[in-house]
Formats: sequence, C-alpha cells, structure tokens
Amino acid sequence: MSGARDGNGTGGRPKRPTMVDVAREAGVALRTVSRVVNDDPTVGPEYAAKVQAAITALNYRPDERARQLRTGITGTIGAAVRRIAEVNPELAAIEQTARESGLTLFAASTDFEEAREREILVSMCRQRLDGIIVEPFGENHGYLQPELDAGMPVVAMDRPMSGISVDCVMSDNASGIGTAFHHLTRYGHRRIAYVGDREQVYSGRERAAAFRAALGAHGQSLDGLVHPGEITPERVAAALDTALYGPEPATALVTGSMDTTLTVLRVLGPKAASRLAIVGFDEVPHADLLQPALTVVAQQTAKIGRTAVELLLARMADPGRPVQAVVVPLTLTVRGSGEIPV
Amino acid sequence: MSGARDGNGTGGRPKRPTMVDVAREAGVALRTVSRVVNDDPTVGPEYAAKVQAAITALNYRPDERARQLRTGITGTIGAAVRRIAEVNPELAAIEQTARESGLTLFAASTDFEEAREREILVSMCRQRLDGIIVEPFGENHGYLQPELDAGMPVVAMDRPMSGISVDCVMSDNASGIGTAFHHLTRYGHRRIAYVGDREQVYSGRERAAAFRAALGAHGQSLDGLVHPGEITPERVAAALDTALYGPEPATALVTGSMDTTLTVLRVLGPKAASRLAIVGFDEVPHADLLQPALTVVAQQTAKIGRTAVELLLARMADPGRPVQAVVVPLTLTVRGSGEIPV
DNA sequence: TACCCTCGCGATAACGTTATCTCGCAGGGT
DNA sequence: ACCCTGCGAGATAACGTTATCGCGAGGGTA
Repeated sequence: MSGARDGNGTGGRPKRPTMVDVAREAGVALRTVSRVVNDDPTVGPEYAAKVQAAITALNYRPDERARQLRTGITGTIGAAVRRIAEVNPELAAIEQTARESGLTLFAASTDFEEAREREILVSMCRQRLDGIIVEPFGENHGYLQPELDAGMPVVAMDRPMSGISVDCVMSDNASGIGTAFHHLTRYGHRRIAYVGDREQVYSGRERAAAFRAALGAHGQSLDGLVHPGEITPERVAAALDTALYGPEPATALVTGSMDTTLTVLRVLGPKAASRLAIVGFDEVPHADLLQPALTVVAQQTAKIGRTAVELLLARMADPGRPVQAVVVPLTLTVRGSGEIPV
Repeated sequence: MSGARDGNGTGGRPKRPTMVDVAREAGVALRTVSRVVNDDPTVGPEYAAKVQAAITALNYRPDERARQLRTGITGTIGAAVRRIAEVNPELAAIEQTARESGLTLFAASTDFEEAREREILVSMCRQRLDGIIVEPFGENHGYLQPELDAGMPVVAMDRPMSGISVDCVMSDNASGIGTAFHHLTRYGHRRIAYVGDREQVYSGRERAAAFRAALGAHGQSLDGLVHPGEITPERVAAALDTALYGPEPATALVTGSMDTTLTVLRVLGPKAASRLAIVGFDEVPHADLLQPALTVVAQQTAKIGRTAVELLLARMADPGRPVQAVVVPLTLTVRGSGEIPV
C-alpha cells in the first residue's frame, strides 16, 4: 500500500476504487481485471476468482463514462419530447422498446420552448448519444445538419422536422380527421364544426386543412365552422359561440387535439357537453369516466413509439440507408359522445 | 498527416473532429483550444478568434464524456420514478428545479418492478451521476450501502427507503387521511369506509393505519369499513359490496390513492358514483371534468419534487450533513363529491 | 530436436478532455 | 544592469477504461 490515506480530508467525495486498485488487490494485471469485468472467456478460473474476490472486497463499480469514452458507444438513446411527466404513451413505448433492445433511454422535456428544444438536442449531441428521437417543436432545425453529417442518427416523431431530412414516423392526420367527420355524418349531422390548434404548428395546419377538405367534399361551405387557433378558454369559447349559436348552428364538433378536447369540455360545462355530438382527435386520459364517455379518433401511440425506435435502430445499423417516412393510421374508439344523433 | 482517409470506408460513423484537430487547424496549442471552449478570460483576442474560426469550420462539438471523465462531475442527476410518461407532477417539479440549478435530469421508469429499480439505480451509480432521487418501490435497498459509502448522494421521495438511511421527503399520510375523514364527518357521515392499496406497500400501510386510527378516535368499530388490498376491479368491487351494501352500509368513502379512486369510479358506474360522498387521497387528472367533480386531499406534489432536489443539492454540497426527513402536509380541494350530505 | 501454433496473461498505448507545470517575454522597481 | 513579477501560451500528465501487441509456456508434428 502506498499510503495511509483512505478517506478524504476536506469533506469531498471519498475516492472510488478503480480497476488499478482491483488489479493491485488481486495481484494481477489491469488488463485481466478488464477481461473479468467484461466476461472474457479466455481468463483462467483461478484468476477470475481472485479478481472477483477483490471486486467484492473493494466494492468496485466500473466507471461507465470511461468505458464509453474508450469504446465510443454509449448504449443510450435520447428522447426529446414535449413533456415527460405527462401522459405520453409514445414515450412509454419508446422506453420499453429501447429496453428490449438493450438500450438505455435518456428523456427530457422540450416544454413547448424552441430554445429549450435546441438546448436539449445540442446537449444530447455533446454527450455523443447513439441516437436521438425528437418530437419536433421549433420551426427551424437546420442547426442539426452538422450533427447529421457527423453521423448522429435522428428520428422525428409525430411531425417532420423542418430544414433537414431525417426519418420520421407520424399519424395520418388527414384520414384521421376524415374518419371523425364521416363518423358524425353517419348519425345525420350535416353542419359539423372543427376547433383545433393554431395553424402555426404542423399538426394544427394539417388537421385544419383536412377538415376543410372534408367539408368541401361534402359540399358544405366553411363559413363559421373551422376554428384553428390558440387553445385558451377565451378563444375556444369564442369559437364555440360562432359555431354553435350562429344563424346555422353546427350540431356536431370535431376537436383537433387532446388539449382542445379538454378545454372544450370545460368551456361548455357538463350540461351542454352532454348534449353535443363530439369526436375528439387523440385520446384523452380516463375518457371513459366522462359523461357521456368520449368518442375519439385515437392515434396508435404505442405503434408510433415502437416504430420510432425501430427506425432509429435501422439508421444506427446503416447510416447510409435512404430516409424513410412512416405514416400510421388512426383508429376510431366509440364511447358515446360521438353517437348522439342530430 | 498519417494518411488521406478523411471519411470512413466501411459505412461506420464518420470520425468527429476533436480538440487536437481544432488546434491543428487554428495553428495553436491544444490547451489554448480548451481555454477558448471554456471561456477562459486569459486567452488573447486574436487567438480566440482563430480558434473560433477553426471550431465553426470543422463543426467541432466538445465530447461531454471526456470532459466528465476528466473533471469527475457529470452535471447530471438521476430520477428513478415509477413511471415517466404518466402524470407525475413530482417529476415535473424535479425537472424544472434541476434545470434552474443548472443540472441535467436523467429520468427512468422503475415500472413497479423491484429488479428494474435495482437495475436502474446500479446503472446510475455506474454512470457516476452527481446524485439520485428515487421513488422507492422494492423492500430491500441494502445493495445501495456501498454506493452511499462511496459518497453517492441519494434522496428518497414519497416513501422512505428500507435498509439504508438517506434523506427523504414525503407527504403526511396520517394527517391527510385525517383531513379526508373529518371533512366527511362535517357533512353528517358516521359510517365512512376506506378502500386503498395493499398494506405490503408503504403508503398503503400508512394510510390504512391512519384510517383505522381515525375511526377509533370517533368511537366507530372497524368492521367492514377498512379495505386495503390489490387495486383490481374484482377486489375493489368486493370491498365496495361489503362496505356499501352490508347491514350497516357506509354513506361515504375515502379512497387511498389515485388508482384506487379511478377504479372505484369505474366499478360504481356513473349513477352510483354520483350519489356517494367520496374524498380521494391524491389528485386525479382532470378531476374537475367528472360528475360530480371530485373532492380530493391533494399531495403538494410540486413542493415534494422541489424539496427532493433541494435535499439532494444540500447533500451534494455537504456529504457529511445529518440525514434529514421532510414531511409535507396535504391540502383539501373541495369540488363536490365530498360535500354530499348523508 | 527444431519448429510452429495456440492459449493465457501482462505491458502499454490509446479515447478526448482538463489540470499542472513550465517557459518566454514584457514592464517596472532598485 | 539586474531581478522580480505577471501574463499569456505551450508541453505534458492525468482521468479510468478498452484495444493492440507481445511474450512465455505448453503441446503437436515432421
């Protein structure tokens, strides 16, 4: 032993044992410890035993950072989503699929802020993660081009990225809106209104456009029926006012996102909500407990999350493969609110 | 130059430029590049300019792993919670507080599995994170003792850890149950039932015990009123049967967790649920949209999450400080379901 | 017996960064 | 003329791991 100081004088962290310490304790070479730690079969049994004993005696834990630096791979993928800590089935599916693939998941919230999103993505690149899945929020992702050129695998989820070309998996917004619309026509509704996100964001743009197309295909005019915009109680209340209490009131409603649906229900209040035919785009937590239970066109969130990881794995395996876009259909879940006749 | 190969022949990742490459490009020493990257003020302006030019020319991004290995600090804390990707206000508060403190958060789901929890915690230790916040699930955390001895800061959230002594922040289960109970007595209820989690888990144990104590303090017998157990529709239905339709039926109900509340509402169905006085322990997503809106004793989740980070920061700053346990009171949120008179 | 191969282990050089030390040079006081 | 100080930059040694190479012993073959 080279000295008596085992602890630390100043109150800083005690120093952890390293491979060198284990090697000294076991009386073998450093390289042999490494072999034992990595289950290298070429190490003799008595050496392995000595090393194992030293490891448990010193409570040695390998330093993942050093390993990653040396091997170049982290075994970790990043997910930059709008909100962890909220209901997010895509993220749950990503985590599970990643685990099944032997990868660790590092998730962070972009929190609906473009600056925050950029901060997270750049940080993930600096950490040299093996790949990144991102639910894009901002409108210009050109700053990622150098990272793509450097071989960083990136997959977009829920909407495409702007300014760069990467793999993408998303819902079929257009036909989902079509499904909601036609479901309501089946119950006799002719004047059907739409309230949804503002058209500045990709999904709001796509869904509003799809709804206009559906109205047009049924020979309906658009006047007073299509209301994209900010999801605030005030704006939604104004939109509902126009749609439901105008000269030709709508008898049914399609809501363009989960937040829209919840805000509409709050603004309408229980009595009005229970009389209006509503189909929501996107699932709502505990939609079955509402009165009436909420009919929705649900995104196949689990499939989307799983596909995102699969696309990422494919790109990690072959960086040169052509960029791929996967579109996932939606499914109608009938619960009551969408089956109120005109 | 040792060779002409700039790209990569076999389809592997292109090699990223390192500090050495930047130094060569800029015609300065490696150490100078490091100084520029770290905003060291002792570097002359013309050197800084040359280095910056080289950095943008090569699209250089520092390797966080190497930096962490060298400095020993990661600037990252881990959070092992039961579910990321579910509503989890504690986790949201942790993320925000961590960000405000300049720390990156690494969150992972233990997924209600003891083995998974252990896997995650050990992995976080191997990554040498600066600290760990854990919502403990398993019943024996003794395996973490070596990590604590090695100076790894750990904070328990929502319940204490078993077998080791670490800082902890949690709700005041006992007085929360008391608040729910007394709120219902104020509306004339005498026979009040409890349905909650099984007593094998810490919170289930604490809350059932507190409810028994409340009954006792009011001179009520316990028979047929206290129902801890697995949260399945079958078990909950059986418990409700005993409590509500026995010889002396209960007129009010306290539910012991969010999952319990939701399962109770599903089992009762809308009509029965709207007639029974219910106070839920723990907030329920969109409780205001239910009919009647749900009265709950809410945990101060944001405060709990923030306190967890603060405890962790305190321990990181002073590893020798005495272990601290913080208990946070709950708050009653009146919405309707708890104010139905007997 | 000479030769070559394999097998098991050890010495040592990386990985990409930061920290320590050294050095050259300019400026000012004695 | 001398030394001391300070300042800005470079050479070099870490951090803890894995990969490359080499070496000695043992055994099979000609």
